[in-house]
Amino acid sequence: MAGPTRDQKLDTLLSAAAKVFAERGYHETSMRDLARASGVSLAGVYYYVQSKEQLLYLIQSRNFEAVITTMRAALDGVTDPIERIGRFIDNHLDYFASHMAEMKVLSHEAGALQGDYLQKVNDMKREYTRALMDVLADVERAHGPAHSNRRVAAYSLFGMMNWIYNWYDPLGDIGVEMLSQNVCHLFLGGYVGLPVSDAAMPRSSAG
Amino acid sequence: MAGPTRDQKLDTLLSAAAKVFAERGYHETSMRDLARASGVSLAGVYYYVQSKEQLLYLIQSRNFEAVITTMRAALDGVTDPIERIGRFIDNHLDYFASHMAEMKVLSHEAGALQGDYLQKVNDMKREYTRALMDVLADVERAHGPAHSNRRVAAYSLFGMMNWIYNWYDPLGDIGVEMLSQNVCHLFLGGYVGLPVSDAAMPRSSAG
DNA sequence: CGCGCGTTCGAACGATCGTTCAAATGGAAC
DNA sequence: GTTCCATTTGAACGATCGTTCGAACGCGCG
Repeated sequence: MAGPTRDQKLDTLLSAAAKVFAERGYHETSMRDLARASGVSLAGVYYYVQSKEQLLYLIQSRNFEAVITTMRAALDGVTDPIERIGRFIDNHLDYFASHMAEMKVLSHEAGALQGDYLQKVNDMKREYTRALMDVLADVERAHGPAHSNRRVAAYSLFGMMNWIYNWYDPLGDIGVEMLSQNVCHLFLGGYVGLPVSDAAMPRSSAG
Repeated sequence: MAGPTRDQKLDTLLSAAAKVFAERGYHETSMRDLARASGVSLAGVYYYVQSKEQLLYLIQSRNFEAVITTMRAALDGVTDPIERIGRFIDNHLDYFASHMAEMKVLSHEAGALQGDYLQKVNDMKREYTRALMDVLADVERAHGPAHSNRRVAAYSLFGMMNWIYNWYDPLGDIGVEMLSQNVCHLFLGGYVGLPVSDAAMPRSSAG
């Protein structure tokens, strides 16, 4: 019968805020909007949070932390580089699809933080990017030089995965499993899956 | 000796506004910021533009129009589906890299417009997406069923290409040609370029 | 010079923003 | 019943927002 604890109420606030931020955007959303969405008064919000920016920071850092943690667990013990990539993609899309609002806020409001908040989130970003780059290096060690610059490949994969908040509906006719499978195949084997002759590439045919 | 015409001054204003919007974000930027950046008074901005939202709309629609126009020209007369894809990617990244600020505003501030402005930009988005989907259909007709759902593939490609405003520096050590080549190879042939056994995919190995 | 007109400006409008604070509330402990 | 403390609130603060408007400017033309 015990009422919700303080941390639980903060979580509720963060969850409601993530939804509103995802819909309206961080800067378009007022603290009064958040108060209305979470069912407390305007001043009540400030009992749980020091500022609007800290609220955004908590949404971003907590979810990023969770993504990194589950990613490390998903890769733990897996030695095959190709499967490690698959696990990385799978973990990212799984978490994204089941936390759409929070992950849209993390992806789309990256530039809204400043100072220490920004630096801490950027540190996580560096750590996460480094993890992917390391896996890509493993792949190249096992399968020889890749078809693409490693940095371009890494950021292209992040682009594929993070862009989904612009179009993907977890409740639509494309399940998360299918989405993850498709992105894995796309990144690893490409769309056509056949060796692409350099002569067909526009840059070389135009030069 | 003739001074700049009215349209030229509007272009200058739009260009300055795109830079500020790209750096600070649309909603964080005030009309006073734009006035300062374009060297006119606050009221002077309203002589060329009816509202802040129309200013954003003009940036988005003009550049989207340009991308679509150059895309149609780049694909004109090219019959090989693979090369059509290459041209599509090449055109997109070329324009993106040479209009970074404007294209970041187009990609990142998609949800900032409302009403008629939003609808018109969404119409262009539908047209552009349709063009890519048609090319993908051609590819599948020529090379058989693809490795990935067509819609997932299309939006993944858009994700790869539009995400670059988060990391790519046109003046860095990765040239636009290399970027375009890499994205082409990634999308068409994948990162490793080898046939990926389904057993290595996490979804099927975990089930 | 003076008239007209496209252009620019300073000043102000009401609205809304993030944040603060003293006061009110409510239930557990004595 | 009274004290205590965590929680919640209404009201207000100064700042900044997008937008408007009448006046001033600059310059070619009579």
